[in-house]
Amino acid sequence: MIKNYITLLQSNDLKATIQRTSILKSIDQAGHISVDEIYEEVKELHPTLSLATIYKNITLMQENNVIVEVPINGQKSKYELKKDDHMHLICQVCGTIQDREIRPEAKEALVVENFQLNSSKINLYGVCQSCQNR
Amino acid sequence: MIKNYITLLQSNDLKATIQRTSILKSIDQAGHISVDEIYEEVKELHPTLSLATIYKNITLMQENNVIVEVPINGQKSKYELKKDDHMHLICQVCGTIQDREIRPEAKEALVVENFQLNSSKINLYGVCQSCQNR
DNA sequence: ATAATTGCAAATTTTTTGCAGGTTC
DNA sequence: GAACCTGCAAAAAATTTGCAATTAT
Repeated sequence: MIKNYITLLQSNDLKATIQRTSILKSIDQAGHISVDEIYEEVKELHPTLSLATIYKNITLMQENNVIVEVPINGQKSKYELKKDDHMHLICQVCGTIQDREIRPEAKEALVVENFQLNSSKINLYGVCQSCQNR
Repeated sequence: MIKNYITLLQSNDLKATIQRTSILKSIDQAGHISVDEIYEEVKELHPTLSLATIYKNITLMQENNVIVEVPINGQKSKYELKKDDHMHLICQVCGTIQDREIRPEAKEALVVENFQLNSSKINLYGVCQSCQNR
């Protein structure tokens, strides 16, 4: 969990408005969260914050490398703070998403001839531990 | 490229309508294709085929394991025929998607403790060979 | 013959846009 | 003070639904 959303925004050329810090906080706390879920959360504290503002800022923050889209099979995309390379474990029972390091061996084994790789998106779908124990 | 969409449908408990075989053919030929693109293609031959029918069938064919959604950052989802495990090379310049085998070493290196893995979705974003040569 | 499927139009949901007033730096 | 942001309402785009007519098996 990050503390300083103001600095995060400003160091990426975005003005630090209350709306933006609230959205970032919501994303950071949840880990991975959709537009609707952000709206539900954020409107507790800021009832006037509009969905349009969330959409505009989601786009802007992606362009400015503050957040990243996480598209998921069968669901609306979620968003996360930009962070180091990692993969997602997506539980098909409870829907939670966990981050995991991508082991160096995996990165090596994914290298492809004749393709200039920029980023790897790895999502593993299955059943998380707590859902297995039920 | 598959020849027999009728058998494919019937062996998955779906009636073989012209609409469905047309949609499947369009997906198969394109490799990866969005709902809109399917609509554009299919309406050449079947001008009355409606978007509603495409949506209904995309859902149905996913449920019956005939096709698979491919969610992509910053774009509408595409769909592909269900096939053996593979990963996607997504060109950020021209947008094309290529299939590639996932090497066994990569599969091993992706195994995670305490997670019952059902399927791995791997998308590599970068620049394809022909876009590098320009 | 039966149950399922289609196409249309309408409804719903999701996302985008324009602009007046307010805010950040 | 200038440039940028927000919130609203309205528009546009995407997806779903209900139902009468048609089609697959």
